Amino acid sequence: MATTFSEENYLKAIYHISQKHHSAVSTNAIAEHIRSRASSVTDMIKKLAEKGYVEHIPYQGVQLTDKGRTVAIGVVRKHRLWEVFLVDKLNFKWDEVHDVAEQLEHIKSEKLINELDDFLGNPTKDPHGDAIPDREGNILSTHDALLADMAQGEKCVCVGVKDSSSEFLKYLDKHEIALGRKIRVLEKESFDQSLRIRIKKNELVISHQIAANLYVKRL
Amino acid sequence: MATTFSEENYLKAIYHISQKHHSAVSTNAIAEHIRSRASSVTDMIKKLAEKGYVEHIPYQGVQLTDKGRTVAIGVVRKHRLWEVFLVDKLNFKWDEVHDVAEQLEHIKSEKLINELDDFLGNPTKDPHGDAIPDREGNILSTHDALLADMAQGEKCVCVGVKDSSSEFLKYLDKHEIALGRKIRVLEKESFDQSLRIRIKKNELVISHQIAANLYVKRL
DNA sequence: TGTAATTTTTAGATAAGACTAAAAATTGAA
DNA sequence: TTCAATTTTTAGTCTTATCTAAAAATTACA
Repeated sequence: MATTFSEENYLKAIYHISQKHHSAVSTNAIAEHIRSRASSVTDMIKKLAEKGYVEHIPYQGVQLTDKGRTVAIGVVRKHRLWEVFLVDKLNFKWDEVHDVAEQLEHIKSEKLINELDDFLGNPTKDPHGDAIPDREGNILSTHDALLADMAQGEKCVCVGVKDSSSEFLKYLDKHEIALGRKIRVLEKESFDQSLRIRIKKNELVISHQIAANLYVKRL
Repeated sequence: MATTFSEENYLKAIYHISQKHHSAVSTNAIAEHIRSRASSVTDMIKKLAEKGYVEHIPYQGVQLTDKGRTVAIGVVRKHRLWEVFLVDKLNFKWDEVHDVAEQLEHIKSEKLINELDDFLGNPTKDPHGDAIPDREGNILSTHDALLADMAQGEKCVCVGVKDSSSEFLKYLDKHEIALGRKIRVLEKESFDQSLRIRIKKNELVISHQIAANLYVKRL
């Protein structure tokens, strides 16, 4: 039973949403995530449940079965490996990869994705700092801290982005905030939670909204 | 007006068939090539004609318009570049690439395919010796000779395969016949057109069917 | 606790792309 | 040139994945 593009997109959406909310995933949440209508989601859920990819309790939400999670993680693995390929080998910027990776993630070939993995040197993070599942589906769930969690005076290094929208990534590029870059929190404004930081010898003021979307590791 | 996978497959089929037969392409020929039914082909032809990709005279066949040919050549370009990628970078054998390339050829991104082209060193031939169109759609139509056309005593070098089925390619591998390899025709059996050849210091007898599917260049 | 708001599901429609079966057009052979 | 064989097209059905509108179930709160 090969999965269709659409089934894979639903399974991936359910996976991502359940990673955030740690409970059964609602029909509406899926519809919003996938930009479709609740009625369409209900139909697809029924189909996925029949095929054994999800368990569904009407009006309660869905959960992935092991079989469903395997498919979802496989798609995530492919998406992120292709992103690495695009950035490392084909000169894409980190804000340009998403749409193409959305297409490439559905290509079906075990050999292809495992050879690609080796070709890229078995990377563990994609260009946005998200963990790449290995070929057994294991994925390191490092619960990173957010820059917004840092106290005044603390030092940290950027390890990932929570929001990987093109707009946010371009903001980061513009201010030369890149993964691997060290940051010191010089001041935390209690009124609006904005931060004055030092990065690359420069001082910069960033809003809470920015700081709450940047994963860091304390140093 | 983005083309669908299915539209692209039809346009590619029409392109390949018209390359062989140099005349309008019949409904049945397309159906056979694409392994579908004539009625399905009629429907799709109607749609492609409405969109301006083909010209169709009922009961006479179809021809690609410039617009249709551009799309078809674009798909062929993508197919062949991905094949090079698979063989050169991901350790695929030349008989393993077809199914995956059939999927990859439909990925939509100008930047992707042109960067891939550069990354691969702008190859002009795919692993089977077929010419790769450049980004303007130009394609060298070198009408190669077939091994079957060689006279006794002639020397030549393998440059391509006419049949790129997995079975034929495996046969060639088994007998160590690869592109770039030099061949001397030692004897031509007039009864069944079979050839005794020398390749890589070894002697080998091959049938006419084999020789008629191997493109060579005279030396 | 009962009604209003929200969420989810059902019902029915649509579009793409495939199919079968049958009709129509063309070709070809006696 | 006429009738049979072949090819192509039409007509109608099916599946997948959407949608809108309406009904049903759940939840929330006054």
